[in-house]
Amino acid sequence: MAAHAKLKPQVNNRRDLVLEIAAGFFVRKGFNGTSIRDIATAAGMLPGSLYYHFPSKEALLVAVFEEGVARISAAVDAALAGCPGGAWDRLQAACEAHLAALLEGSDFAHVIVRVIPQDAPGAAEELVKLRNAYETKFAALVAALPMPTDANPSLLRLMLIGALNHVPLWYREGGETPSSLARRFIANLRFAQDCSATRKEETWP
Amino acid sequence: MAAHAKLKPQVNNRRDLVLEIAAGFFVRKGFNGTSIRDIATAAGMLPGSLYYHFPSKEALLVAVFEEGVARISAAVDAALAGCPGGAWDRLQAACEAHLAALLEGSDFAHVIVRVIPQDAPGAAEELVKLRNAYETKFAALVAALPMPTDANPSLLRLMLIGALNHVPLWYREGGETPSSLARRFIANLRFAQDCSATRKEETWP
DNA sequence: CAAAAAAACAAACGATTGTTTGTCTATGTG
DNA sequence: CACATAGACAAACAATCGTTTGTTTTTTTG
Repeated sequence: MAAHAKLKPQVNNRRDLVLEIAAGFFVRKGFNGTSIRDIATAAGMLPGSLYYHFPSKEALLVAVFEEGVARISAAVDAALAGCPGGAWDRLQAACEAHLAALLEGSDFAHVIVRVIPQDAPGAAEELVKLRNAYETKFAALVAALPMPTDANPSLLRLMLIGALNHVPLWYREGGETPSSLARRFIANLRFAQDCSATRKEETWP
Repeated sequence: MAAHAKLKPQVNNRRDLVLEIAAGFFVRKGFNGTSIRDIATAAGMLPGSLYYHFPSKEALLVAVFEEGVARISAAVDAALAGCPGGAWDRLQAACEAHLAALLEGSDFAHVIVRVIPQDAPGAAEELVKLRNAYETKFAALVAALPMPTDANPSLLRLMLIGALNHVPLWYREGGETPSSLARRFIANLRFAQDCSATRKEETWP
């Protein structure tokens, strides 16, 4: 690293603090239930000061979304890196990381599930793009599964993601861990595909 | 019925129109993304006039929720009435009715999935109560399933409801019908439980 | 240390929010 | 007809919204 390589790293700006606080509010009160003043006050600054860091409230949401997608993507990638197993094992590892990020990670990942594009029409297009970029990972993982020929891979993916993203609405700490929940979800689907494949092709080992 | 039995029936008030328009806005813009003026204008009246029918915006949401729960409950009950089949068949029929109500029915049923209690703190308790009253039906249907002893019925229910309620976020008309989707969802879970039970108890017929 | 850039303050802008109040007009009843 | 009630209008209320502007403070840099 050159001597003048301090292009961006620097010590943390207040910008990062604002992002984190905004994520918390967006998760707990929703995008339209959160005001610029809520965020500014919690960050110990005045409403107008936020506009030095972000040109608009929707741009702030996009920035939070980007960070959320980056974090949950990194968590899933890390889990997959140490998982040389079969296709089902890899999908399970991804689901465990996904759920852990949603329930135990920072609020960033949670935002991309709590806030939907319709909540911020001006940013909707970009939010969808970010979300899709992440979910592509799951499409690849599902595509690698051995499945009966009449099954619909993308439907299995949507079903799984729906079940996973619904968890934050009922999850209570102290019960089953996120990983345990993810494993159960996969188990509920895995045997189904195996059995179905068997019935179709009559090749049970 | 006595001669003066006109306690409530009457011809439809404008109240019903307001409820329907509110449901539409709540579904498309969210609760906090919808203003009293949005609803009033669409109903052809002035903002203040809504307060003759409903004491507050949150009370209006509760009324919409009640109608939504009533309608989707009726749809599921009707489907179950003509379904004397096994436990899995009955659960499938309920899911078909649930999904059809969400995707093809009025906006009322959709609201109870789109708006979450956190969006209206003052009404949260009541919204949760209404939602739970409905989901109890599914708990009963799942409890009737033949499942391996180590399986978690309520987890299966939550997984299924999560998958179903996620559909409105990606559903596009012209593809598979709501009923078809529900059947596929159930198929994905059904064989899983069957196979798992078999492995556990070694009693495959 | 001096100049420049970054970051926050202070104060307000117009617009919109949910809601209230008082008045008016239908409609049906005795 | 007289009258009561239902239902909507008209107008405003204080509060809060996202945002802008000009200035001041803090930090970095040459």
